[in-house]
Amino acid sequence: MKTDGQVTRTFEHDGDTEQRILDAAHAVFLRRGTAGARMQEIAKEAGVNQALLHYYFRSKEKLAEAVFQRVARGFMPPVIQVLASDLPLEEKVERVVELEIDNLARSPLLPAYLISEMHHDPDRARQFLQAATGLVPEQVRPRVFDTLRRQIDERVRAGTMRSIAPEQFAMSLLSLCIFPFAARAMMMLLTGTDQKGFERLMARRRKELPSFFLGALRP
Amino acid sequence: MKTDGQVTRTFEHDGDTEQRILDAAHAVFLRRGTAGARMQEIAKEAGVNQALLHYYFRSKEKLAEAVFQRVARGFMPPVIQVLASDLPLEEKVERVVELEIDNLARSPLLPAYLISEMHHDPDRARQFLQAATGLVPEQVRPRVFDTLRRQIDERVRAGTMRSIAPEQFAMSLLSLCIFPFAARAMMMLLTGTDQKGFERLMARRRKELPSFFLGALRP
DNA sequence: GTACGATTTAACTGAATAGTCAAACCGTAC
DNA sequence: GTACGGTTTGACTATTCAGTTAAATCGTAC
Repeated sequence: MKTDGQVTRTFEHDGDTEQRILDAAHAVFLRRGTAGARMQEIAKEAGVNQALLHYYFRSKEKLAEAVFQRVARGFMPPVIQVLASDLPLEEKVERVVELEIDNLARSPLLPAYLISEMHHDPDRARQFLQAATGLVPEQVRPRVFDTLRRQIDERVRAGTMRSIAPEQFAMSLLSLCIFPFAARAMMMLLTGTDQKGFERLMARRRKELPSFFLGALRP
Repeated sequence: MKTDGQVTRTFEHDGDTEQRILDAAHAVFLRRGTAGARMQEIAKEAGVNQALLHYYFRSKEKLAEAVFQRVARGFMPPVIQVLASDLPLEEKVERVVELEIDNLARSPLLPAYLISEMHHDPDRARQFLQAATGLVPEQVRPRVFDTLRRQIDERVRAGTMRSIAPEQFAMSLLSLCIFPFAARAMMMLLTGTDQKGFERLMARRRKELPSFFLGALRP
């Protein structure tokens, strides 16, 4: 049987196999989706026998879950943390935009994968938030929205911001950052850009979005 | 062999079978994705033998394409038309928001399906635009962006709008409308709403988005 | 009512695919 | 070097699934 990390490291043949499998699975699941991915293809990409996949992760389902959790953990926590933090609103917006766009520029397939997964298996949404924050959704919600609401109310009372529900605030901010990557293929075709052109478009967006978004909230 | 619409209508047993199959396929492909859908399930949902699917649509791939085209045709044309029209900018924004949100409120699974499809088969993006508009992307692009650019420039010169690239304009507008539906599962969990609550959230959004978006463009 | 062609079905086929198993391998401990 | 336990493999199995086929059905025209 497989041993834990500590012991495994003792004999380590040529790099951690389990990790190589997970990396390969990550790549394949992201490009094909869970249903479209083949264990064969993952094995080939990892350079191992197909039976090894089952040795390390009992089933395709389990492997898919491991990949999903890993992806979720790498994606959400920073954003949630920033949103729930006590940073001034303006800085929050700026940080979220930069975090998201930098993150997604590095792995542009992520949003479509996540959207697709959570769409086909509604349970994944809960898994996602939980893996991402270590908290159940019921705990995440007040942390994010209560702070936001308080900050927005302050500004509104001071007359420096127009009123907006914190849910709409968060939804719009995330939409503006994530959607262009989720609908990447469409956007590239519509704007007539290639890989490089799309990256330029997103770099520009990273600069302009904060003032666009905050501009919308001026009274 | 199957006959064309004209002749088929002559004997029509209990409602057009081909249509029933297409409806069932539509439903199943949308909830499972193309790779996850099973011909068996579609047949069952249509209340017919599995062989009939192959009788009317040679293969799963052909059936998937038929569904995709049908979905695309019902989704994009109005939006593209509005964007490319000569309506004043403010009205364009309002119309796009209303069109999109009304449309998506009726079929909330659509965005995730389209994103997923175009993600896994890059060819679909081209098919999509083409089916949606009857034009190749090269023809759609100038129609949309040239008009937008002209309108934006006018406002900028008049000092009533801050400058923005038409690509970013369109991208942001679509993001704000579509993303909440694409990431619906996530949004519902994060905001702690059920089906009904989500609908209310979107109804509110429909009202607020135009002024939010236009507000962002004030100088 | 008989014949005909379009439609529909039950039963089948073959390929793809997730998952299993027993044997080979390999590094370490003795 | 021999034994041992974790690791890896090739060959296999069972199942799921798209697609086929031949026969049954059904409405229409004669």
